[in-house]
Amino acid sequence: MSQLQSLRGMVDLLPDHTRRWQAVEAVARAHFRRSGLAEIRTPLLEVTELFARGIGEATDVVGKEMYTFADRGDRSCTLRPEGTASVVRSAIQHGLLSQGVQKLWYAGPMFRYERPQAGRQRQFHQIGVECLGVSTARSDVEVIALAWDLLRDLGLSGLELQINSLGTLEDRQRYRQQLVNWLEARVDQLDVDSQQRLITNPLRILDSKNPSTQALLIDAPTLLQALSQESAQRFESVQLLLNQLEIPFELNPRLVRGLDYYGHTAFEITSDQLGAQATVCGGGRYDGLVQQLGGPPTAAVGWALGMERLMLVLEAAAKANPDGAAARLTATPAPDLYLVNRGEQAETLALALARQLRSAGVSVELDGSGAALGKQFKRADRSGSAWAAVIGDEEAESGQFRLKPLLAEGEEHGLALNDLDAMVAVLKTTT
RNA sequence: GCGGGCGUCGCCAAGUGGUUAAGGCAGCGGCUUGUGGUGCCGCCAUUCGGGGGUUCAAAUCCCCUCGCUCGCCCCA
Repeated sequence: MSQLQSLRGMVDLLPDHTRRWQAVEAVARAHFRRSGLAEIRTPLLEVTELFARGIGEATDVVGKEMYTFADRGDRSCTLRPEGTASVVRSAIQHGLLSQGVQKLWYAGPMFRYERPQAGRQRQFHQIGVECLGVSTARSDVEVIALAWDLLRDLGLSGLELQINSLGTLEDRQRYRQQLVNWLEARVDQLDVDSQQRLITNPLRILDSKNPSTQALLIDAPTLLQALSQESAQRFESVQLLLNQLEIPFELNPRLVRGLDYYGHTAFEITSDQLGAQATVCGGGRYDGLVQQLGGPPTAAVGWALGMERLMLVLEAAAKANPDGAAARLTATPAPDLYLVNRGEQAETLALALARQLRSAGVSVELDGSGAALGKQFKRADRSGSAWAAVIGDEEAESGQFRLKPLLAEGEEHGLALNDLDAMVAVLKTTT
């Protein structure tokens, strides 16, 4: 390819898409505002050590998926592969944690060097929530409910909430040993990948997609059985609360998340519309992370949702239900008024009028072509605008013009060019 | 990183070795110098992702390369 093009896995968002993104982001922001969350914006570039220490040296994300390079000062820098580590770093650095509970949200691009596939890109976008300084089961559920309600408001269907408890570090270590013992007696029945993981990260064998491995695991000891009394009780509370809030969920004892910092509640929201990369939103509790990054002991929960995947689900929902909320969000808006104009004096007049109307809150498409009026009207029609008006030599001469309805038969409104209030009244009441 | 499929105009798409590479949508111009939606007419790929090779002859066959796509790995 000799033509310049975007890097592999780096995707342009064209106007057709940015409209939908903005609509979705607006819904998300409204939810965050009502839930008392504040936005935080952190740099895209961080020192590599942040992610190595935060996410876990042994994870795939850190081990083989990071965009890491040395800057001119020979510091090792990394394009953030996820948001949580940065948010925590920022909260520690600026002393936010000594100012009480921090309820934060963020949105922006993340970078992971992976082979692109459906719902997976090298630069992708997440909207995330981090709630720092609270440890109750209730806060887990509040955070999960926020994600659930947000997705529901977008008119999405076919979503499933899966939850699990990863317990405490001690719980996991104890269980890890049980699982390894059990699996080692059956190594020959494991697939090659899982045999490898038996050494590197045994818990990850649990969510292997290999059917025979899954069949084998049916009789394996589960993480839930290995939970301490307190951990088990805590998880009971989470489930009880979800039931009380009537948020449907699926208990998935195999749900293990790939980032080291999770403990206790872990959850994912998956869609049946996405193929292999089914997770739209994932998160959980990460009580140890703040301390691990040099901050005070601080409990925390959060989640991140993938915008690209969300948009795929939204588009599917819009297609399946043309009258639903999802379809409304994906619709392209038409201008309130399409202004046809021609003639030197008239074009200036039209420009001025468009400006006045826009200031008054009316959306105006001003035809800038200077083409024949018939031509301009064709474009007016295609714009989907409910109204059109012509400003030409006659109108410039008389100071009068007419608003013409385009979508349905109706009467034209003759108005004075300087009667802005009357124009706004017509345009706003009927659109 | 590994395995499968694919790559013809902005989008969809016919063509699978032989004169000028269909068609549709969109776009632009006209029929119609001041009034749209329908209709009709015209324009819109010297070139088939890129490079090399085979052949008298390639979009069509071969090799390399880039990209997309599906799955694995992993995750949003």
